[in-house]
Order: sequence, then structure tokens, then C-alpha cells
Amino acid sequence: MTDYRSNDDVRATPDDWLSIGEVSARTGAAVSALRFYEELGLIASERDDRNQRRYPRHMLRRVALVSVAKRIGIPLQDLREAFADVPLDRPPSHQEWQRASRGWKRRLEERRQTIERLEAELTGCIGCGCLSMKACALLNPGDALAGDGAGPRRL
Amino acid sequence: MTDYRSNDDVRATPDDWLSIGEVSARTGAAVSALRFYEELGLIASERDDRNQRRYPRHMLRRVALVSVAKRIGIPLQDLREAFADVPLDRPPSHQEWQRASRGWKRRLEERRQTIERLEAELTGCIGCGCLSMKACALLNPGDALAGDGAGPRRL
DNA sequence: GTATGACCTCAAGTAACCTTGAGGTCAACA
DNA sequence: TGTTGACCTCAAGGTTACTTGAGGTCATAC
Repeated sequence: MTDYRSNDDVRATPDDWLSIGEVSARTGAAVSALRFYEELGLIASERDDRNQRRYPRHMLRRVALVSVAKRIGIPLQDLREAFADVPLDRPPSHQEWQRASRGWKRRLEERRQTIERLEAELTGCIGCGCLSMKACALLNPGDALAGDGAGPRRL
Repeated sequence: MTDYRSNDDVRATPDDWLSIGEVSARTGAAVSALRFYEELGLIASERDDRNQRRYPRHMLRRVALVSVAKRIGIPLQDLREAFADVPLDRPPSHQEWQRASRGWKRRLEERRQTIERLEAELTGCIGCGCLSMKACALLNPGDALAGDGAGPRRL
């Protein structure tokens, strides 16, 4: 908060850039995952004279958000959309981050509400032990239970 | 509630059993998915004289719970554990369903709390626009961000 | 001077969760 | 009689999100 020029701060000096190993260590994402994210266009890097990736510091935040998205079950493809307003080539401004973060909050809220609905349904339908299956939303496939393609499903 | 011997009720007469197509239509799960769940031991069926699967009505509930698990991101493998106390070969009793449903509620609550935590972090860290990365839980890989194996990740 | 470590590319493998396809049986309907 | 529809099996394919492996380049440490 106060020492915003600390070790962790965003500076623009070239030697402040991070190697892929450093980004990996700081974000917890595997080196291979970082290369994969770059392939998808979710993150970006420059190359040094040895053709090795160099990441500006602000990319750490972006990687962190990719990890968060993964945790809450947002497909990486959808992430591009979520990142639409956040520039890749320069440190995003306050405004840009805030605008993007509103979108993230919305997604989180949606997820939470889905879960809350399921909790309520589970309480009402199975928790009560009533064996009637007529009024049960859980057993009513009309809403969202039907499959919609191949591959693993998420929240 | 009152007409608990309705069309949807659990009865044990043999001709009340359902074909795979009927189970699919009623649960929203694809026929192929049902066969797959059976392979995993999550559901079970008997065969008629033509070697076709016949499902007792109480299996509908089980299929529905598999779908719910899918929705909230519980790996199907973990489901066996969640189903441990619910018998496959006969209609589960009130008590058995209730015991199982408590486990389900716990899982749902965990998911919801994870999301609520993330919401709070997002509000505090990125929403505020402070660019310091020292105190930010989102950017701190120590807790759960680090990868733990191959394959798609879930909540 | 060589060995180690960090990086590179590209291709193939893996895991979860299914779907699709090929080839076949059976009953009912026209 | 034949053809349609629902079911069967088994094998292979597809999607997401990566990891692993093979084969290679540098720079630094010993």
C-alpha cells in the first residue's frame, strides 16, 4: 500500500522483465502452462537476444487471473472475451483493470448463484426425503441439465 | 407431496422399469452418457430378455445427482465415494438419501465458499485498482494455485 | 573443457467425459 | 416382406487443458 515502489511493483525498466521460470515461480503456473497460455493468446511475451521469453511485470496479474478463471471453471477460450478490454502490450490502467474486474465479478456471482440454487434444490428435494419426483428441479432436465457437446463439463 | 403414488413414484412392479431411452428423456443425460456412467459403476441396470437395459425408477434420482455433480464440478470418480451409502440394487431409504444429501450439501457449500472468497479477493485486490502485488491473495500462489497433475481442472 | 541448468520447438501423450461410427439383433408397423 | 426404430457392443474420435519427451541452443559454474 505505502511502499508501492517495492520489489513487487510495476516498473518499466527493461532489466525488470521476468523469465518464464520467474513467472512460473511467482504465479504458481507451470512453465509449460505459460507457453500454452501464450499459444492461446491469453498472455504475451517478448524475446531477448537468446530467443527466450521475457515478461513485463504486469503480465503476472494476467497470469494470476487466468489461474483464477481456471479455479472457478471458466473455459480458457472464454477468457479472451473477459480480457477484451485489458491490453496485452502495455501495463493496463486503473480504469482498464477495474472495467475488466467488474466482468469478473459478474461471472463469479453467476457461479455463486448457480450453486446457491442447487443448494436450495437439494435441501428442498432430496434433503427432505420426499420421494415424489414431480416438482423437483433437480430431476427436471428442461433447464440446463441436458448435454451440450463433447468434452469435460464445468460449473 | 400428497399424490405420492403418482406417475413419478417409486414402485417395484417389473413393468414399471424404464428403458435407457426413457431414462435419457427424463434426466436429460444422453444415452451414451448413461452407458458410460454404468461402466463407471455410478448407476446400474438389469437386462430384459432382449438384453436391453432396464432401470428401476429410483435410478432416475441417481442419474440426476450425477448430472448435478457434473454441474458443480465434482469429478465422476469422486462420486463413488459420495454415493457410498446409497445402495444401487434397491430403492434407497429416506435415511440413506438424507445421509448422502448431507454430504452433497457440504460439497456445494465448499464450492460456494471458494467462490465467495474469490469474490472478496477480487473486490479487494483488483477492484480497488491498487497495483501493489504484495498482499494480494490472488497473486499469491502458495495456497492452491499450483498445478497438481494433468487434465482439465475444476473448481 | 565439460557439465549443468534454463531455456527453445514441435510432436505426442494424458485425463476427464463423453460422442460417433461400424456392424448387428429384434419387434412392430405398413 | 421390408424397413424403421430402439437397442446392443466395441473401438475410435473429440474437446479442454495441459504435460512429457526428444532433440537442440546458450551461458555460467567447476
